[in-house]
Amino acid sequence: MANIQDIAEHTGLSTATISRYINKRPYVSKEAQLAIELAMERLDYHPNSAARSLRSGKTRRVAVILDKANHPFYAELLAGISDVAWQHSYDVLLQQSGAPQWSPALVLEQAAARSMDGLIVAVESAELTPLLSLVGTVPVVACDQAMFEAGCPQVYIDHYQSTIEGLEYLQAGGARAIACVAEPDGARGLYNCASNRFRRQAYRDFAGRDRAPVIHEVSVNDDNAKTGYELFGQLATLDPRPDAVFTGGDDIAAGLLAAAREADVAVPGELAILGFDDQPIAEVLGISTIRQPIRRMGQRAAETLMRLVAEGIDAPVKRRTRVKYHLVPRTTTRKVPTT
Amino acid sequence: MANIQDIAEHTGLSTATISRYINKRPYVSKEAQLAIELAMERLDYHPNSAARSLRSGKTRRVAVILDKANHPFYAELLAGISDVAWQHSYDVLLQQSGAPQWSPALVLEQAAARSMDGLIVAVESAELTPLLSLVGTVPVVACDQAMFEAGCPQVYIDHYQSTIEGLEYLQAGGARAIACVAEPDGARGLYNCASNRFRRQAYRDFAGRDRAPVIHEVSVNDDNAKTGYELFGQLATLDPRPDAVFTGGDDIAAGLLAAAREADVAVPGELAILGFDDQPIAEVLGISTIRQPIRRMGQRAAETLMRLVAEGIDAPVKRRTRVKYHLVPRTTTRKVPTT
DNA sequence: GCTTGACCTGTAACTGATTACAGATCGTAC
DNA sequence: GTACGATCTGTAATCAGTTACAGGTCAAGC
Repeated sequence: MANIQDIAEHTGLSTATISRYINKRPYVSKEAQLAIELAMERLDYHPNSAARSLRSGKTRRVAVILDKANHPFYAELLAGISDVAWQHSYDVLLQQSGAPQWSPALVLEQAAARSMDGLIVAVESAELTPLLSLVGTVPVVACDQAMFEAGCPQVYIDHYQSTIEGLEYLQAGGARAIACVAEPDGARGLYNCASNRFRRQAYRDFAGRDRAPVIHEVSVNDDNAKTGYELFGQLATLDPRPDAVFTGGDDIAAGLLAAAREADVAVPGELAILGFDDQPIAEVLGISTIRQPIRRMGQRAAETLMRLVAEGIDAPVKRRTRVKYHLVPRTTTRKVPTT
Repeated sequence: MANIQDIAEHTGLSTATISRYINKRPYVSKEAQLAIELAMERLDYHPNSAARSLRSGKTRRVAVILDKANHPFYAELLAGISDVAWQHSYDVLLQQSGAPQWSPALVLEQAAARSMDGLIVAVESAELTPLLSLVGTVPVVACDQAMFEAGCPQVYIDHYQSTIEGLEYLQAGGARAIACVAEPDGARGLYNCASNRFRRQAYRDFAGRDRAPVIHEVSVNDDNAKTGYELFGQLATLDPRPDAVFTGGDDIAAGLLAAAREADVAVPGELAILGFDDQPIAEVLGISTIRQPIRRMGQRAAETLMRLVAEGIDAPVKRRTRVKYHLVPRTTTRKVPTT
């Protein structure tokens, strides 16, 4: 592997001049430029990235921590983040907090070791409290109300309001008992699982309203179509039996819908189903849902992070970027009489 | 930021001893160990990763290039790769070749700059020829028949055989005209889009058989549920009208199924649908499909790469890891009379 | 008493790039 | 003629680790 020294020798110039050329700094003569260009070509020279980051203290790398890359929500978010990072010539380091032995300590270690210039956190199901110590030290941006109280810039939709709106919509459609999907209580930390927490709060506040439908909170362990399919069985055990489900995810909605069809339960007649996210599957199956611009959320988060990285951790970036959601009525919910 | 020098001073030892301790090398006395441990704690010391990789030439990082992180196949593959990389304390650098301005030159640059120790390529829709120069220089593992002719270790299922088997199965179920989804011809390179190429070959060879059903090759631009939904319209334009579809993907199958239902076309009676991958949605919707152990493919690829990285590029690893696929009959294909 | 080897530690060179500083040249202005 | 600034280049320190090598201590073995 050729290094800058080799280029210096080959051209008869010094490493300083080569470096100036590489970094597009002024004061390199035309002849020098040509000679360097030629030598770089000939020796197939490429500046060593470790050496550069050692000297400069910058890595041109950002880490993304998400629950699991194979969940459509996170996959889409990741795609958005990657879009923007790419535009800024930054690399994306991926970590799955859902991995068996993942621990926040790893991230702290990496941050301290300067393996990355910044961090995007989009985690729902892991203990993140240790990461709070990073906020204020390293550029951190959180997605989707993870670490919501931490004070780092946040890109999210309002899960409380969107849930309330979804429930109101189901009620307006005539629902008398709504099953609301939540994640099980567990040994969870203070700052994680925020969207679940906000939703739960919404369930309860909504249940406390005058003439509110019955609200059942139903726990599920995972978040995919199979979960939804299995959820259908649980519904029968609830009293009064739900005539609507707030699934919190399109995959669950899709599974539930399939199970309902198999069981000859009319949707939305006997059972209204409301998804969340508006993934392609929702459109195709005609699932009513609440649309979240996930990819854009990822992009926004990355844009914010890029600013923090470029302008310093105290750059005046938007602390809270609330992204809009939209209720998308389709065929799995009952028509709401227009007033 | 504390550095190794600070620890040396704080403990009265030399940097060499500190380094030995950090790297768990022998010949560090108990007292020294305790002192170092204490000092590291007190000064919140973490070895700088750039300096380490500069000196050692290793980055503990591998790059993954895939079309788009938000496609279920790639997302799952990525999750599998990430699993294994994590176990080996390696980081995963993500690149989406589907990004607007992505180019293989970027990868070459990174490889030359030693930003990573190795590379996993899982790309269907981008020109990869330039990457061939890496094979033999940097550890490279390819997934799913990308760069199939390149000679780097490969983890894949046999798309030719699986396609043939799928078509035979549809034929056995009575299909007389099969629509086969393919990607459009375009300005594509020699080594990419391999699975599509193998499938195409299978379509043609199958069509050439005695008493074969009519085979229509249908081009689609994308690979999601919506694509499948729209595909349904195309079917009517084909003559003879297909009574079976080899979709090549569960998402497409799901969309197609939804469209067929809406149009009151009986599945599988009037139209048999065969998916590919066996994603959760396929199980839930009862879509017959060909199962691919995607996550395991990712894991295998990463394991192979880890060996190449650890043992050197000429390590005797399996060149071709063919992973098994399984036809999973469900409700969208016609029963095959057992002989 | 001497050799041997295990154990422990430090010195200093080295990885590859960046950059502050200084020195050189040249043209222009006064 | 000289003062000035712009342009170009090189020297050497620096970033934060790793490691070859040498040197020291100490106990065991002969």
